[in-house]
Amino acid sequence: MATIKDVAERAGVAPSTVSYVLSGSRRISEDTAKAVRAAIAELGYHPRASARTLRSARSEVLVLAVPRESGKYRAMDGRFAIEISDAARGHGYDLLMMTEPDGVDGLLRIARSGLADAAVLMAVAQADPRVAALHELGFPTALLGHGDGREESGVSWVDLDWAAAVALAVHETAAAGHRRMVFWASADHEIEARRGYALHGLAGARTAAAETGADVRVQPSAADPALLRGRLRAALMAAPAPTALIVQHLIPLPLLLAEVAALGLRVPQDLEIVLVGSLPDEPGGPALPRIDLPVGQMSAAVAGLAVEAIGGAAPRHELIAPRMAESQGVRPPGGPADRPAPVPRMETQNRCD
Amino acid sequence: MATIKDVAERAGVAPSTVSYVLSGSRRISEDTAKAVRAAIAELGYHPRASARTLRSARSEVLVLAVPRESGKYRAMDGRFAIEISDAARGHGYDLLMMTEPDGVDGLLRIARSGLADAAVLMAVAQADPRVAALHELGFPTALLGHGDGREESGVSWVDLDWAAAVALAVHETAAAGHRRMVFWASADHEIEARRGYALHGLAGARTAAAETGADVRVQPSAADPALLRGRLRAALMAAPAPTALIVQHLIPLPLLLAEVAALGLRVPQDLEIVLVGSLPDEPGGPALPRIDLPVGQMSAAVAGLAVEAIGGAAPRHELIAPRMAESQGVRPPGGPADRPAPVPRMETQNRCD
DNA sequence: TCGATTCGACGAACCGATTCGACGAAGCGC
DNA sequence: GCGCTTCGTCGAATCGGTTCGTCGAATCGA
Repeated sequence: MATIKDVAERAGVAPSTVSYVLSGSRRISEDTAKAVRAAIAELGYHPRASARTLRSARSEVLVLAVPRESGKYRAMDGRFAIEISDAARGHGYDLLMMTEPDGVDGLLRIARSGLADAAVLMAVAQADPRVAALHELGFPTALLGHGDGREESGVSWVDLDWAAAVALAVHETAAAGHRRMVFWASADHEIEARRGYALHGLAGARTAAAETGADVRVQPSAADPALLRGRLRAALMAAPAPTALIVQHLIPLPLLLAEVAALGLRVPQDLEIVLVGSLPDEPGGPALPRIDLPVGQMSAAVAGLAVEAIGGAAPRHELIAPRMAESQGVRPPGGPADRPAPVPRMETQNRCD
Repeated sequence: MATIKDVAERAGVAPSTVSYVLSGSRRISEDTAKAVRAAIAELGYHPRASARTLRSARSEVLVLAVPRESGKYRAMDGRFAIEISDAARGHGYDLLMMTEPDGVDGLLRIARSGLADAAVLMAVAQADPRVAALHELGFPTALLGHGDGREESGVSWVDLDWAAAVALAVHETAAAGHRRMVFWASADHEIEARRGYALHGLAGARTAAAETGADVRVQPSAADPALLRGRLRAALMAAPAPTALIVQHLIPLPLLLAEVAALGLRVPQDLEIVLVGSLPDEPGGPALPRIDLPVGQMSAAVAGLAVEAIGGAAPRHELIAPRMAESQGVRPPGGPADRPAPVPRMETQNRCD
């Protein structure tokens, strides 16, 4: 493996000159620069990251804390990881994955070893111990999600406004004429873990219920399919029957849809279903009214905030306003007057693999 | 930030002694070791990764090349990334994500900078340029997937035996009494990119067709939903009508199922559906006969092979034999005699969130 | 023509660990 | 009591870059 010394020798210059040609931090004559570049190309030279990092105290790496709860996997997490990696590269940073179950130890290890310059935390919870630990270390951090906004005032974050998103869904549903609806919230374990999106979603449902005067029954989801099925059945069969189901916990959506079908309920005539926080380009999902999770926007933002934090910028907070996807609005109780729809149609997507 | 020198000073020893206490590569008296450990704890010392790497030429990092085709996103990629990260940590390695669209440049940059000690490549294709480039560099590499097995003889890989998997599906389907079936292969662009799984799946279908004498029509899938729908409709409506559909391209599965329903076909009486491979998190997917993709096993294996390769071990190849999932066998044409099943039941999963 | 300024390149210190050779003290046999 | 080995520790070289101070040569104005 060629070193900067080899390049310098071949080009007939000092190692420092090679370094200056590469970094551009001092003027070097065009002739010399050309010779150096030729030597670099001939030797296939690439600077050793460790040497550069050792001297400059910059690794050009971000570490991403991926949530990992006992074997559970959320499709969103992988998607975010990939998009954040793309965004980080756009800033000249590589992305290291940190998937240790309890992220605190792993993050401290990475932070104190200097392997990364900043951390990006996913699935932030209220009073998240990772935030406190990194803050104590003075380690640049950006959060994907937020808790109650107080303990994170010293740290940058970006989040979909989940409270507003659920509230928007309730308002739109009420505006379409629905008076009784079920809000299918995050799962028990997410609420217990005090994940920001779970708590904010619940708060948004309560606020919007009060504002619209609609009858909104809040029902947490469950990880266990049997339990989930039982709760859903109870919620939908209650009298008077709800005419709309607003779903934040999307992972078991196929199961929800199947159960709705098994109960003999037609969508949307007997029951309208509104999704909150769906991935924007899932091929072949049913064409339901929904509020998309802006994965690309959030990923780009959080990577940018992490890079800013490395530069010592003051913390910033981005709360993204929810928007209804344009493809499909909430349909009134009894379904649209113009066409029967016994089977939900599948929509087209340009991003399906 | 404390350095090894600070620790040495506080403990009243030489820096080298601290290093030996940490690495254990020389005997140090228990008294001295205790003093050093105390100093480390008091100062919150952690060795700088860059200094260690510079000296030892080992970064303890693997780089994972995640396939990235022009904005397309495959749900399984994130799942594999997370599981491989877990497996790598089990060997003491961290995982760096490489998501640049054309992986070759990015991989070479990481490899030559010494940021990682080995590479793991996903979605390997026949004559994959990444394999050749890394091999030329002498960079330790392990592949998830394989091409035709010739050009990769110098590199370790692990793969599900896709040919055997599809063949098994055809055999089981034929054994259940089906004589006419459609094999729904990988999408056009995957076949054009000569991805190993796509080509091997096609080969397995042809072999098994000859072996069983069944009428197996091979139909590649498509990324475009309209195109896909048209092909599916043509394949299912052809005379004589097929009684089974074997699906390798699972990503648009909801769309496939909806189209089958829209054609008025009942599963399994009119059309049995057999799945080859898995989706990342499908709690509540329909209980169809399937051959699972062993994600955990493959991830652990590929991480292990990469670590082995760093140690200079000879390349090894693991071809995993396919197994039918136990939950549900292939049902005969006309459906099971004992019970009608107008709506496919949803199955339970222990891995659902 | 001479002193002041600018330009381009060099040399050496430095970042923080690892690791090898060396060395003093203690333990051993005779 | 003397030489030899063993044990525990130290000091210094080393990995490969970056960066600051310096210095000779060229350029400039008076």
